[in-house]
Order: sequence, then structure tokens, then C-alpha cells
Amino acid sequence: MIDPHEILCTHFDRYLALDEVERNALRERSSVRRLKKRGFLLQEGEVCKSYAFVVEGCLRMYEMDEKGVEHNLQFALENEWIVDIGSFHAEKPSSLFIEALEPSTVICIEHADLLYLYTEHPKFDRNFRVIIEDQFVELQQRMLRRNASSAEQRHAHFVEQHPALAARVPNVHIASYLGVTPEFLSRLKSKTSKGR
Amino acid sequence: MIDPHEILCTHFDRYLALDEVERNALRERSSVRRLKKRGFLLQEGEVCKSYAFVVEGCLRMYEMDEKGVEHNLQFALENEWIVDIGSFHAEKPSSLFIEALEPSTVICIEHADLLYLYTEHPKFDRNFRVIIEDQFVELQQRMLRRNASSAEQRHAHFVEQHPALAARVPNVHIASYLGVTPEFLSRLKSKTSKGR
DNA sequence: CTGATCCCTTGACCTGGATCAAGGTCATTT
DNA sequence: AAATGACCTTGATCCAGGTCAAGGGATCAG
Repeated sequence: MIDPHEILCTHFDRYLALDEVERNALRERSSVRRLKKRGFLLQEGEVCKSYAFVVEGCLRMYEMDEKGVEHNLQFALENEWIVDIGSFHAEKPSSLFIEALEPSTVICIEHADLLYLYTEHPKFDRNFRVIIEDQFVELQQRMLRRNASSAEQRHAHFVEQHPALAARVPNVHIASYLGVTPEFLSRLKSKTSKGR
Repeated sequence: MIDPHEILCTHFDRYLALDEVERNALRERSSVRRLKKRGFLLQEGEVCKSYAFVVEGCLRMYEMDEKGVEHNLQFALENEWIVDIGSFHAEKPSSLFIEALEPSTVICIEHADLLYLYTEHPKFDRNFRVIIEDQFVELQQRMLRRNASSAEQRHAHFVEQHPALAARVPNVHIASYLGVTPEFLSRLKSKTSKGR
């Protein structure tokens, strides 16, 4: 299997590619972590200590409300980042959970290490800015859709935009991500498949 | 009245404060623009050309759906930023509108100028990264609330967190921002005020 | 002063989606 | 191989919030 760090460095090639020095700094300041299915990278009440890059597997980030119902905020597949940025930067306890939906391999960068990378190698500032801008734009569009479209339209859009997730992730979690109950999602699916 | 650029520079003091050189560069690479009530900073189909900082006034960013219904995505008051980042960076046509709800004064930074600032003065990369991270965290929380709370709870939270907006902005726009109809928001308000 | 616009409210009725309950199928554990 | 638990489905019923329609008070332009 390929070296996880190679995968991460290749990922940065999509932005401003890293040079040798930066690659080495990144290698030294990050660590590989393996999670088994249903393992937690973060639990409510803890400070989110790692900015995590998914090398392999699938994770979800969610909040649990007073009634114990979970609300999925984000999924992360291979080559995606997952972190509670608020908790991570403020070093305050998080209200979120990050859980592996499959056995997963992630690369973790801790707070002090990321600060080091930011200040010693400004390219990281740039790259992480662009990465989060992209995520921000996606989240804005999702917010708009949440307010402007029906559950059926949101689900159709999700399946179209994220076929890999639709195939790998249980419907319960997709329902929660879309903001509907699993029962209703089930009805939606049976309706649309009957349409064909 | 105070120089708008002063206000912008002061705003950056909340992050990594700018030195003389950076302040001058910023002044040279930005421009002040005044909008009258109902004036547009961006209209659907145009490329979003300015990263805008509100010096005075109040703006909203929204999308219009096929039926002509508007969906508010964001408000911006004094000392806040407003831009369709997706359109701005990709230099692609936007699907959004940015409209002044009051006579407003904004400072605009155009695409080429911001790139210049980013590359010549890395502190801007840093500061804009932090600014957008903060906005991202807020948007995540809003998304969670949208899926986890009732309209009544969301409205109560909005009034509590944004009293200035609740006072300055017509209810139609707040309703759209919260994802409910103006009629229903009106009922919510009359219910809660009767509670006292 | 006088229409136009906005903007808000209230009523009557309707519907998308929630809730509750039950049963069914796998896959994992023991 | 039985038992547990995760996941999906379907039915019956309910309700938060939408839709449509009408009226009324501000505010602003001519």
C-alpha cells in the first residue's frame, strides 16, 4: 500500500504544490492514525485535537440533541478533510462527534503543529484558506437547497452529487444529513424507484 | 465622518494587525463604493467582482428560485464581509444577488487586487483564512440548527444572537433567512409576545 | 393630498413530512 | 444456531408549517 503521506502531498498538488522542505515539515508534524468501524476521532466534550485528512475509509461528524437524536453535519471520504474547526482553533470543548463509518486511516495534524506549519511555511496558510473556501461554498449551497427545495429534490441532488456516499453510507445517516427521518427517506426512495 | 479605510484597518486589528506597508497596499488596492437603498452589488448572471467589507449600512445576499421566490443566504452589517466567494474566485457567473437594504458604504477589493495582496503580503492569506473559518463555523452551526430545531427555536435564537438585524431588517427577509414563510413568522411572533 | 408600494397580520384550509408501532432481513457475536 | 443489534420498510395517524386570500397601516413619490 502507498505511503499515506504521499497521498496527502499529492492532495496538495491540486492547490499550490509543496516543495521538498514543506513536504518534510508536513511529514514531521503529522501522524497517521487508524480507526476501526464505529471508532471515534472526537467525542462531545473533548477538544478537537486533530485536523484530519482521510486517506482511506469514511467518517461522519454529527451532533446529538437533547432527545438523543443525531444530526449529521458532514461526511468525509478519501482525500477529504474533517475537523471541528471551531473547537480546534479555540481549543474549546466540542459539541460534535466524529465517528468512523468504516475501518479508516487518517492523517492528523495537531493544533501546535498546524500553527508551526502556518508560520514557518506560509504556503499552508494559502492552501488551507483555499480548502476551506471550497468547503464554505459547498455548505452555502447546501444551506440554500435546504431552504429552497423539497426533501425529494434534496435527496435526488445528493445521490447525483455524491454517488459514492449514497452507495457506502447507510440510509439512516443520509436521512439525517438531508434533514429528514429515515422513514420518510425510505418512502421517497420507494416512490422514485417505482417511477422507473 | 471617519475615513472608511481606517475602519477597515481597525477591523484587521482583531486578527493579525497590519503594518504601515500593508495598510498602504490595502488602501491602494481597494475602493469605496456607496449604494442606495435597494441598490445591487451583484446580480444573478454577473461575475462577483468585489470582496466587500461593509463600512456602513446593511446588505443581504440571496438566490431566486424558479418560482421567483427569494431565499436569503446571508446578511452583512457594519464590519462584516459579503461576497459570493465561489463566483469571485472562479470568476464565473453568480446565481446570487447582493442588495443593499439601507443606504450603504462598502469597501471593495477586486479579484486581481486581492491576489496581489495575497502574494505580496502573506498576512492577508492568514487573515482571510481566519475570517472565513469563522464564517464557516457559524454557517455549520446554522445548518445544524436548521435540521435540529423548530422554526420557533430558530427564530428565538436569531433574535437573541442578532438583535441588531432583528431590529433593522424587515420580517419578510428574516423569515426567508430562517427558512419559513413571512405568514408563519408573523404567527410565531404574535404567539411569543402573547406569552409575556 | 393621494395613490402606490411595502410590510405586516389574520383566517381557513391543506400537505409534506414527523411520529409511533410493528415486522422483516441481514450480519456479527457468542 | 441462536441471539443480538443494525438497518430498512410499511401502515396509520398527527402536526408544523405552507398556501391562498383579504384587509390595514405606514411610508414615499408625484
